[in-house]
Amino acid sequence: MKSARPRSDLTAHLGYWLRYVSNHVSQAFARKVETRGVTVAEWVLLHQLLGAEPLAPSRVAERLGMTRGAITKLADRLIAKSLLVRNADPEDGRAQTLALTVKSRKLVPELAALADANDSQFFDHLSPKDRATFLRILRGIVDTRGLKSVPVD
Amino acid sequence: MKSARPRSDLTAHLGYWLRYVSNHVSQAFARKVETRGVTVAEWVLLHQLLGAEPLAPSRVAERLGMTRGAITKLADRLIAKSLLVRNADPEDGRAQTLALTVKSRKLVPELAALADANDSQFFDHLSPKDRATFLRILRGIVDTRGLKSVPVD
DNA sequence: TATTGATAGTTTCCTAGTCAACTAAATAGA
DNA sequence: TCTATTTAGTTGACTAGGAAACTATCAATA
Repeated sequence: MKSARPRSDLTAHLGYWLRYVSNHVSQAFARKVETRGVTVAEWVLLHQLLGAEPLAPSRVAERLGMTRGAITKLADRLIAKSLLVRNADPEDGRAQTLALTVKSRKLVPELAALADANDSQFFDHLSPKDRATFLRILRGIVDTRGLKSVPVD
Repeated sequence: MKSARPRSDLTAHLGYWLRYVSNHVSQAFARKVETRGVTVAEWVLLHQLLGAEPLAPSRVAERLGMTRGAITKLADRLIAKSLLVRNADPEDGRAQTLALTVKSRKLVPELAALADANDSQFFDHLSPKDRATFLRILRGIVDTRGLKSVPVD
C-alpha cells in the first residue's frame, strides 16, 4: 500500500467529498419523504420491515446501526403515526416484535418511489460506466473494510 | 423526468450505498479525532480557519453548510477548549471574527494527519485510476447538481 | 435626520440521537 | 431449585443541530 502523502488541503480528502455529497443527497431525500410525513430514519425502519416482519426491535437496531434506545423511540413515533405495531412475543416475555400496518404497507412503496427519484436526481447524469464504477467502489469499500450495519442518517 | 425503473430493493440505490459508506468513514474518523478531544464538526471548523483567518461566523456557517446558530454554539465549545478566539470586528459593531489560538494552530496538523490516516484506511486499496474516478464522480455531482450549503429542491 | 429595512449574531424551543442505569424475564450453574 | 448472569427493552440525562424569534447595529432613503 502506498504511504499517505500529506494532504494539507481538506478538500483533497476523499472522505471529505464523500461526506459532502452524501449529506446533500440525504438531505434532499429527507425533504422528499417529509412530504409524506416521515423522516429518513422512519423510512429506513419501515423498509427494513417490508418483507422481514415481524422483527424484534433489537434486530432492527443491529441492522440500522442504532442503539436499542433509539429504536424504542423511533418505534414510538411510528406507532403514534399508525405506521407500526408493537406486539408482545408469546414465546419470550421480554421480547417484542415490530410489524407494519395497513397504512404503512401502502406508504412504503410510495417512499420507495421517492428514493428512486432522489437517485435519479443525483446520479442519472452519470454514464452507465461511471454508475457501475461508483457502485463497485462503494461496495468494494464495504467488502474490504468489512463494514456492517446500515447507517440511517 | 427520466425512466424510473423501479428499484424495489433499498440496496439497489446508489444513495443508499453512498450514505452507508460515508457514515462508516465519518464514524471512523470521529473515533480518531476524539482521541484528541475534538469532534468532527470542530475539526472542520478549525481546518476552515487554517489559512483563512480571521473569518466571520456567518462565513463559516455558509462554508460548513450549517446555521449561524449552530456556529455560535460550536464556537462556544471551541472557545471553552481554548482552541478558538472570538473578536469584535472594529469596523462593524455587529460583526465578529473567529481565529485560531496557539493551541489549535498546533493541533490542526495533528488532526490533518488523522484525516490522512482515515483516508488511507478506506481508500488506499483503490487503484490510482479508481481513486481518480471516484473523486471525479463526487466532484461531478457537486458541479452538476450545483450543491451549495443547503440544496434547494 | 429619522425611519425603515437589512444584516450579524444569539437564544429558545424542539427533534433525534447516544450512553448508561434501570426493570423484567429467561437461562445457566451450584 | 435457587441464585447469578445475561438478555430485551425502556428511561433519563445529555449532546448537537435546525428553525425561528429576538437584539443590536448598520445602511438607505424620504
